[in-house]
Amino acid sequence: MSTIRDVAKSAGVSAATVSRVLNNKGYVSEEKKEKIEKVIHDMGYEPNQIARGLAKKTSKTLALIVTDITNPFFPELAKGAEKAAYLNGYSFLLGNTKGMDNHNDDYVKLLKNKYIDGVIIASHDIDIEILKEQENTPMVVLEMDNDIENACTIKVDNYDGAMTATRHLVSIGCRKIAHIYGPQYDSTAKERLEGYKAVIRDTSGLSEILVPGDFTINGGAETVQNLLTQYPDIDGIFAGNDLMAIGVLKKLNQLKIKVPEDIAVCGFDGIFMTQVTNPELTTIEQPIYRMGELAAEKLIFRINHPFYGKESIELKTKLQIRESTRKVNRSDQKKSFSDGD
Amino acid sequence: MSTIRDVAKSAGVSAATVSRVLNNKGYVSEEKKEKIEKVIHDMGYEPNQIARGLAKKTSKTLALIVTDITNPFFPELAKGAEKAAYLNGYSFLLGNTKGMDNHNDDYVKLLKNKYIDGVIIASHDIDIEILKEQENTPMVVLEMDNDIENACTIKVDNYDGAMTATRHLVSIGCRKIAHIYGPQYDSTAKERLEGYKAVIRDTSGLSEILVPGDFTINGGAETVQNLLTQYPDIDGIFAGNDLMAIGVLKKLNQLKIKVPEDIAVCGFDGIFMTQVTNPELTTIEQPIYRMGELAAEKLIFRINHPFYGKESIELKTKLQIRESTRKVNRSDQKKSFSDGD
DNA sequence: CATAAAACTAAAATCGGTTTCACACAGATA
DNA sequence: TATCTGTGTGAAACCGATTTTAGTTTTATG
Repeated sequence: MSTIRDVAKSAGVSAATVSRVLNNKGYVSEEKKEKIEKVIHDMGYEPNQIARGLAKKTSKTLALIVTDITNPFFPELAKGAEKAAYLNGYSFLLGNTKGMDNHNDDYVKLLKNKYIDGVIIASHDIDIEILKEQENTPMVVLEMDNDIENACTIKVDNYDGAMTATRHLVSIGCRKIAHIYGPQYDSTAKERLEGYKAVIRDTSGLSEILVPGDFTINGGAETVQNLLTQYPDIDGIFAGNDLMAIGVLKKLNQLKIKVPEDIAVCGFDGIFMTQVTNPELTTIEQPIYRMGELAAEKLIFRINHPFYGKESIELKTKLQIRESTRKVNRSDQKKSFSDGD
Repeated sequence: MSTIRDVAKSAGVSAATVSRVLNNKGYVSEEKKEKIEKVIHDMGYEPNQIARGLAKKTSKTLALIVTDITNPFFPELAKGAEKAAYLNGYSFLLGNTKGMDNHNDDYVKLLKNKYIDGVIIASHDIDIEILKEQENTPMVVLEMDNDIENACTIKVDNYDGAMTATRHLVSIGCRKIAHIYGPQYDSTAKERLEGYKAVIRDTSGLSEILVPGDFTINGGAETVQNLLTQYPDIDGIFAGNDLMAIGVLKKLNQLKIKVPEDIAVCGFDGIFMTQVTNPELTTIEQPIYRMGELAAEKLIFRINHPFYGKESIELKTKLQIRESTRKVNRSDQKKSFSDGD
């Protein structure tokens, strides 16, 4: 591998001049510039990024910290972010926090020791206080409420999405709609719960039916039994995320309860798996890929504009109607409700 | 951030001595060692990995190159690799080749420019010739035949797995078993095809029914129509991978053909989604997570033992029997076959 | 006891870039 | 003509570690 000094020697100039050409910065005569570029091309020289990093305190690398890349939400996010990173000349570091016990903050240390230029956080496992200390590390936080200064937050309008989901269930004739809400330390779960509550409150004849869930497939499946025992006449389930909705679907299937005929099911997230279930799952789609892409783009912007300040971006969700909420005659309800929406 | 010279000054020694302590290498008196360690601890000093990298030509980073992290096979692989990397003090770079046009080799350039210590290749999009040129980059190649010197190859016994799958279909009474084979530039697809052929050949009363597929869900779905037109009496489908099997399942479902009653379906890979379909999908499970983990471990071993030479690891698959191949009375077959598996 | 070997240490060189600084020279301005 | 400004350049310092070199002090050996 040739170095900048090799190039300099071969072009009959100093390393400083080559560096100026490389970075397109400072005065260089057109004549020397051309000569140097030719030599660079001929030698196939490429600057060593580590040396450059040491000098500039930069690594042209950004990191994405997720809970668990095997959670189907994250690969799409990661892909969007990786692609945007790559297109802007950045490498893409991935970290999973799940199952790392208390070592998660090691990821944060990396930021300093390896001059990682910025980080996208999509995990609740990273201590928010430690995050706050990283004042001058550009940061983008996904799907989380936070009060971190100098960070960009990207999320969807979960409240609105949840209202849309609930209204949709109402619109296909459901009148006993349960919501399986996610862990309440997660602000998205909270917002979705609030959205559900709002619609129930504002629609006559409905009342809240709530069970807690843990955002996993098994968790979703487990709530079903409870739910049916307490409320045998429910006709719709709005799960706080797709994974739970998938669990619900599986369980209902095992119990020979027909979806959507007996109970309609709606999820939230728009993960790819919702197209694979039988019946296919209606869901509130988040622009996951776009969120990843946007996160990387915003992060890079912040890297180039330090101390840009706080920013919050809220994207729209989209109701994706599929088989699991197909409109069917709901004979029981017909008697007691006359509401035609 | 404090530097090694800060530590040195504070401990009343030279930077060289601190470095010796840091790397546990060379002579250092017990007395000074303790003093230095105390200072390091008190100052919260951590060595700058970029500076270290420049000096040692190392980055304590390894890369995983996959086709597409949103392909459900890869997240589990990535997680296994990331975890093993992390536990050994390595950071984990991810690259997707799909949709990168001809820029894939840029990933390879990174290896040099950023002193990436080693790379795990799980993509056919990287030019094998370029890979071969990277003679002194430790490499682990997954799921691919290759003749790269000084690389470790990890794969499962696809031939055996395919035989197991085919035999399993035979054992539940299938007698017209089709195989949807994957793209033949992919050696795993080839081996699976061979395994299928071997069983067909060795079992009396069976004959080959083959259709090409592209390893995607849609691709799998599309072959079904063809298959049924040409061979309306098939009673079993062995798809070359799970994604195609899922597509097949969807299509059969749309056509109101019952699985497993009318046609049994078996996949290959063991991706998580196979547990979510309805019916759940029988598959040949690969130890995906373990493969990722092993890949990282082997890679790190190679980083520490340069020029270790070629190595091939073949792991076993496991038949995971699920609903899609439940044994049922196959009335048609009963007449024409008396074979009890 | 002389001397070789081992233990220990610091100064300086190095890794491969960037950046500062000093300086030279041209043309513009007064 | 003297001075200022803008252009162009290279030597040297720097980023923060490791490693080599050379030298000193101990310890072991014959």
